[in-house]
Amino acid sequence: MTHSDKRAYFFKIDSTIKRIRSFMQKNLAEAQIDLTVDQWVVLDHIMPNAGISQNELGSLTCKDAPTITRILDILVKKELIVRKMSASDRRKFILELTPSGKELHKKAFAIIANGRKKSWENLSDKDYEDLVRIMDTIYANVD
Amino acid sequence: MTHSDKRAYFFKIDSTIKRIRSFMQKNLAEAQIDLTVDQWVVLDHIMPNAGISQNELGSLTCKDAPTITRILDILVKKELIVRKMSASDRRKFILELTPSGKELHKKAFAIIANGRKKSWENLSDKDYEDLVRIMDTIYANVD
DNA sequence: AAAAAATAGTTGCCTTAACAATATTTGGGT
DNA sequence: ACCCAAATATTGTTAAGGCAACTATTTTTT
Repeated sequence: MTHSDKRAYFFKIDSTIKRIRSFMQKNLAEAQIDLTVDQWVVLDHIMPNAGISQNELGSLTCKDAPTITRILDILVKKELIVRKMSASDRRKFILELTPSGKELHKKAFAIIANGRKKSWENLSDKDYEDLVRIMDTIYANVD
Repeated sequence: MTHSDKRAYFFKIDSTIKRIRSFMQKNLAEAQIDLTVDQWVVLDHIMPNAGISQNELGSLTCKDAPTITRILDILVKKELIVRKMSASDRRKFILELTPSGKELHKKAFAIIANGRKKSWENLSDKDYEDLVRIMDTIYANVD
C-alpha cells in the first residue's frame, strides 16, 4: 500500500456513503414512500423511543439541534409525528409518531432492510465486525 | 452479530464520515486556512490535473455538475483558480490554479496529511485493504 | 430572592447535494 | 447544408449540515 493510496480513504468512504444514500433514496421513491433518507433515520429513531426530546434525538442520530428542528418541522407537516408539550419542563417537546407515522415506518422499514441486504452482498460477518471496529477506531481518534 | 447490529451499518459509516469531515475542517480553520473540506477536495483534484474540464473534475471528485459549478464559483472568487476558455470546444472551461491557489494547496496539504495520520492511528495496513475492499464491494452492489 | 449559568429549541447565514430544466455548442447522419 | 442528439455548463428548488446568535425556560449560585 502506497502513501497515495492511503491519501484517499476519506474520499473513498465519502463517495461510498453518497452512493448508498442515493440507492436507498431510489428504493424509497420506487416504493412511493415520500421520505428522504435522513427523514427516515429520524423517524426510525423516534419509533422505539416514544416521548423522546429533540436534544436526545439529536444525540441518537448524530444530528445537531437546528437540523433536528428542521427535519421535525417537515415530519410534522407530513403528519407523521407530533410535538407535545412536556408537563415537567416547558422548554422541551415530547415526540411521538402518529398512527400514519407508524404505518409509514413499517412500510419503509421493509424497503430499507431489503436495500441493506442487497448492498451487503458478497460481504461476510467478519467484514462487518472489521468495518465497525475501523469506524469506531477512527471515530475515537478524531474525538 | 445480531440483525439489529447489522441494521446500523449505513448509520455507522455516515456518522463517522461526518466526524472526520468536522475534524479536518477544524484543523484547516486552526491553521487559518479559509477552505471547506469539499473546496479542498476540488482544489486537490485540480492541482495535478491542470487544464481539466468541469465535467472531468466532477467525475474525479464524485460531484455532479451543479455542485462543481458552485464550488468553482467560490474558488474563483477567492482567486485560487481561473476558468479559461477552451480553444477547441467553446462549451468547456479549462481549469487552472493561480499562484496563490498553488500556495494554499501546499499549506492545506500538510494539514490534511497530518489529520489523516492522526485519524488512522491504531489501524493497520491490513485494515486499510479491508476498508477499501468493503467500500468497493458496497459501491458495486448498489450500482 | 435575585443574579448568573446552563439547557431546549428556533432562526439566520453559508455551504453542499440531488434533481429538474435550460441555453449554448458540438458532432453525426441524412 | 441541415436537423437531431449528445455534451457542457448554468440556474432554480428543496433538503441537510455546521456555526453563531437569539428567546424562553430551568437550575445553580450567591
